[in-house]
Amino acid sequence: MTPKEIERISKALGDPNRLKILEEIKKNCSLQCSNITGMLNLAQPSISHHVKQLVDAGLIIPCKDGRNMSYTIDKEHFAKYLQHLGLYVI
Amino acid sequence: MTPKEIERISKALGDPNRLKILEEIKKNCSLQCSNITGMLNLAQPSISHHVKQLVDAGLIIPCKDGRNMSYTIDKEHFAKYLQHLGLYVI
DNA sequence: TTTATGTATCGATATATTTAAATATATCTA
DNA sequence: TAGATATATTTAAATATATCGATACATAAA
Repeated sequence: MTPKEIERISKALGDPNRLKILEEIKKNCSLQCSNITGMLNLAQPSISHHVKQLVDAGLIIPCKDGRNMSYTIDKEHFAKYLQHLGLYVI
Repeated sequence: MTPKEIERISKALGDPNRLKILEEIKKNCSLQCSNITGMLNLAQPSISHHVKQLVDAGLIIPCKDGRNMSYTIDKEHFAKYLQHLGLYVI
C-alpha cells in the first residue's frame, strides 16, 4: 500500500457524512444509495459525491442491481490500510 | 472514541507531508522539529502547522526540551483509532 | 413506447485546507 | 542583557473540497 493510497483512504475517512455512510453499511452488511439520502441531510448529488470518494478510496465496493446501487465494505482493502498504520503502534 | 475524533485523526493522516513526518518519527523513535524542516520542502510555519495538526489529533506527543521540541508517537491513542476502525473489517 | 425512479455528471458557489511571509515568543549562550 | 536559534501565531493568498440545482443517463414499470 503506497503513501498515496494511505492518504486517499485517510481523506475518505476524514468526513462525518462518509463515516455515517460507512457506519450504516456496516450495520446492514450492505446499503442502497437511496437509503443514504434519507439518512443524511444532504442533496442527492452530495451523497453521490461522498459515495464516490469511498469507492475511489477502495473502502466500499459498488454493486449494480437494476436501477439501484448497493455497497459493501471492502474488508480486505480496509484491513490492509489498518495493517499498514499498525506499524506505527508497534 | 467519538466520530469527531475519528474524523480528526483521519484528516490528520490525509496529507502526504504529515505522513512523512509520522514516518520519520517512527524511524527515529522521536523527532526534533528542526529536522523536519530539512526533510520536507516546506517553510517553517507550514511545518509548525502540520505538526500541530498531528498533536491536536492526538497522534504525536510533544516534549519540550529547552528551545527544542521533540515528538513521539502516541501509540495508545493511535491504537484506539485502529481498534475502532477495525470494527469495519470484522 | 412512455413514464417514473435511482444514480451520475456538470457548473456554480461556499467553505476548508495548505502554504508562506511577517511577526511574536521562548530559551540558550556569550 | 544582547544576540542567536527554535518554534508558534497571525494574516493573506492559493488551492482543494463540499454542497446544491439543473440536467443527463439508465433501467424498471405501466
